[in-house]
Amino acid sequence: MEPRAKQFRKRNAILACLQSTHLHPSAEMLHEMLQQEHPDISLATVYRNLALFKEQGIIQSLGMVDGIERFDANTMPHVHFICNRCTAVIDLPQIAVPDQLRTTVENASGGRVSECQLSFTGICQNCCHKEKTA
Amino acid sequence: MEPRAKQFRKRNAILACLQSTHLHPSAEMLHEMLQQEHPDISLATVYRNLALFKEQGIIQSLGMVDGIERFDANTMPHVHFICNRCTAVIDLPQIAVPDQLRTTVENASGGRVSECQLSFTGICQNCCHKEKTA
DNA sequence: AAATAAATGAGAATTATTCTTATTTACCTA
DNA sequence: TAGGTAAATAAGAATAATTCTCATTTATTT
Repeated sequence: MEPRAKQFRKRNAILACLQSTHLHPSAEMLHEMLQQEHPDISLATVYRNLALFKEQGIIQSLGMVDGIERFDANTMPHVHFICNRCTAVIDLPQIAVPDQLRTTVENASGGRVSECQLSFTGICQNCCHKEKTA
Repeated sequence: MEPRAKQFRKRNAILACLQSTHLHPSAEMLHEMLQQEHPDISLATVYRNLALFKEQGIIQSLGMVDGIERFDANTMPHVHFICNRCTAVIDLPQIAVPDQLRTTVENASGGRVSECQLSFTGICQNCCHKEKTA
């Protein structure tokens, strides 16, 4: 079926793991999640392959949250909410970035746009609740 | 005139320096820029006061660009273009983020929004030119 | 089965940022 | 104006996320 299924066993596991979650994990979070199926996986391998995926454009980096890089297997442009309290990163599929903006920006800047990021930071629903009850 | 002018001499110099540039500098870039007027200023002082300003809400962080945090004295919501080649950060005053979006996001997420960042990454005008001539 | 090439593990190296502590500086009061 | 107090700073050590190095393992090809 899959002629080279074994060659990229861990590489594929890393990608699959990132694709299976909505947590927008960091390298270390991914490493922990992978421990179950691959107890011997190295943190360096996670970093190395994330860099590769990023280069290939099959994942995207969301930038740093509290000093740690976070990743997303969804490369379609979409909007994020980032909690300053618990560092959760949450998708906001309801909000869309207008397509035309890309062209507008290229015209305004004179450069070439490859990516667009719209994110809101604040306190998430969970942390708001905790605040009230405390 | 200014009763406590001397108390925050370097602190004020750091803020003034950040306010005087459109380069969205990092802590180290600011430190270099300040060398002329304050040859004895410490890098730690730059970091310390930037953190203070951020807490006070009188400056904003633009997040990491190529692994280094960049700052902006303009706290009004506005859009940035970030060059992946030369790490320049350029304002795009022509583009505006709709005000209503904040409320939309609070409703959609159930949380409290404090900031919003819209940025485009790619290759800036300068680097595009260099590419052609090379 | 041997050769070759790619992928990985382990830990060292790097580096932006933060922390610590002793010192300096400015302000206040008697 | 001198001495006391509190804040700000300088210098360098400490921290920690990420990258790098290299020896080893693993898979594929001939």
